[in-house]
Amino acid sequence: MATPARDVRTPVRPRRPRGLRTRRAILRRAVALASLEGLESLTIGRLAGALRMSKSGLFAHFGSKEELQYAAVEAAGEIFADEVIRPAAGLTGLRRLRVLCERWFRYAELRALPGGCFFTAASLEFDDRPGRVRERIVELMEKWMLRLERTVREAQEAGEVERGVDARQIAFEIHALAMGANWRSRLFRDPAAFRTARRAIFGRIDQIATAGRRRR
Amino acid sequence: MATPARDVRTPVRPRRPRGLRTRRAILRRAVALASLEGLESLTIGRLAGALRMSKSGLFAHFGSKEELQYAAVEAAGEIFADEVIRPAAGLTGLRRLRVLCERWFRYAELRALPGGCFFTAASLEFDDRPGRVRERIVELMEKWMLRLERTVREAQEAGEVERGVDARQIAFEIHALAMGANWRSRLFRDPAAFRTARRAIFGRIDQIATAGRRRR
DNA sequence: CCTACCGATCGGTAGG
DNA sequence: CCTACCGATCGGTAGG
Repeated sequence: MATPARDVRTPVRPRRPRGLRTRRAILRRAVALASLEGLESLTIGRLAGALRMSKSGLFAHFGSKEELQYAAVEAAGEIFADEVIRPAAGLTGLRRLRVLCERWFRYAELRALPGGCFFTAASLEFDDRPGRVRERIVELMEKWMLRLERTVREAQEAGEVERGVDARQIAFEIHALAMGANWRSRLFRDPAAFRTARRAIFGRIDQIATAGRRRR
Repeated sequence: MATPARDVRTPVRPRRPRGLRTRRAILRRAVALASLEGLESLTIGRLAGALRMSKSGLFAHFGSKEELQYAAVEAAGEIFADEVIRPAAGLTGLRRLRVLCERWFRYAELRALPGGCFFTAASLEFDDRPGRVRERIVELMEKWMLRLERTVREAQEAGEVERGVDARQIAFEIHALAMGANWRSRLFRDPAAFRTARRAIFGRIDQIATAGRRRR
């Protein structure tokens, strides 16, 4: 099959295709809105209005509301990876665990999204709604929990964490305390929420560390 | 002003007025549905359908959707009081703290509502929606957090908890770990969630207790 | 990417 | 407590 010859006026390195740029702009706004109002309250009409597009123009990018929600979860996962996972990529052991936690706090403290942690809200909103959106949220949260657990276990194998510690248990505790910070911060508009949660989490990490406490 | 004479056939102890009984039946169903799908997704039409009533018949009890939501929060608060607060009413100190926690777990483990803890879901759903419903959720959650805090402080004054412990900090940690159990249980359908959270919470209480650990 | 439209459902009202 | 209805908005489609 012959491919059609390129028009000479087409730039050699083509700009990102228009459709993709629009799609990304839509999703950025969708994730921000969903962090505030929830994934289900994010209606196509209001999202289109906020972007000054027609409903059908926006709709054409996704084909269904469920696909829009799914794509928003995926986009939120990318933000989470950029803000939390990747900054800890080169590290290991307890240092890595502490950086993951600290980056999570930065991510949740209004720096990334206006409504706080997207997944805290979305996973409680969708925990009883069957479908692809829920399944994708479950996958991403499972990955995050396993990442925490694995990091604790690696620190343990490196001798930084006491032998008897249950890595899965610690992963649960860290995540629960982090979500609790998001909850208290958003519900009570309490700026002390993240300070309290940092104390709890870093205190817990110090407890399980070998060679006494307060080592950093 | 003369009150009209009672009809002789009216029973001496009058049955609960019909309207009130219907209202309670509506709210029981509303709280159950809201625990599953959220307070906002609870529409008047579907709630009426589930109760085999007309929309307007149901609507007449509340006057607006916001009033229905407010009344549902109030009804959920009553369930919470019955299931969690009152069983610990006669107790003090660490015993009281442990019973409050254990009753919370029983309340959240599907015993009271099909969707788990109503307030965990509702407080994250409404944390960014202004209005009376949010304000009432805030009040009830504040009351609960202060109750936990006060209980820790009383245990401290009774010498059951170490002097240096920050009661407010412990209240936060307990509540965060409990919410985490609800989150993990609902999202992953993980029956181990509550066992893990119990370990975390009762372990933490043992840590702050005077006279060594494992005292019960 | 748009205008113009669909049937269904939303919260809420009139009138009984 | 009901039937019958309102305008607005929902997700989605036709056709360009």
